[in-house]
Amino acid sequence: MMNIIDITNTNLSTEEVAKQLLGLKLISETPKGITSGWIVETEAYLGSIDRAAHTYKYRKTPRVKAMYDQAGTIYLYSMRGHILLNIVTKEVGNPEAVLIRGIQPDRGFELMKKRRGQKGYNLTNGPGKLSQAMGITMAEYGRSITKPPLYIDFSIQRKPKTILTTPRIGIPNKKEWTKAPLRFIVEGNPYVSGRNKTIDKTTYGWEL
DNA sequence: TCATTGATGTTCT
DNA sequence: GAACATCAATGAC
Repeated sequence: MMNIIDITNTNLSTEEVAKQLLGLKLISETPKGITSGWIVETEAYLGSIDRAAHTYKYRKTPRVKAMYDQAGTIYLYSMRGHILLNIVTKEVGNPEAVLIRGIQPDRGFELMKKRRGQKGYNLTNGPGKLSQAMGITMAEYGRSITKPPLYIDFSIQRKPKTILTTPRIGIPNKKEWTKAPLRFIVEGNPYVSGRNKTIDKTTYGWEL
């Protein structure tokens, strides 16, 4: 039985937070409408010791300021014209976070299609894709993930049948951190990023 | 000031 | 499976 996480509890490891965010609902309220979706893919970034993290060796640049804030803070990162959504997991001054990489649409499917100009699984099966689908902008940088307009509903959670652990995506040349098992996915869910994946067409990987 | 480089995505073949 | 479109933070100079 998976317990619903308290995002402000900094005693949990970032890997544990990443796992426990699976099955929770991410919600975005904008003037154009509300979109939401179940989190199906996450990655952990372990701050000062993690070569692949922006805060490796406690690096402090203007961009990563929010990473040093309290657990539950939204850290947004703009890259190649896309925005990537992260949630800070540890106490002030300890820059670890979880990257949300995929959601299964729940509400606002038509708005997502309009914003993306795509359809099907391509709507939200990637960190940049889901940001575009949900209308996430840098305006939410540094805000809390517990309150609108961009927030997680911590009152209900779907249970994955199996959580699969894999290396993270898109981080070559980071020595042992390239292959570190820090990516967590709902096995069988089609909104997980990447091409070669197994799809459970009857349950999408959820318990009934 | 400027070249480099990605926690990406789309569009080809 | 591979090429490329794209852009701003970063760090070297």
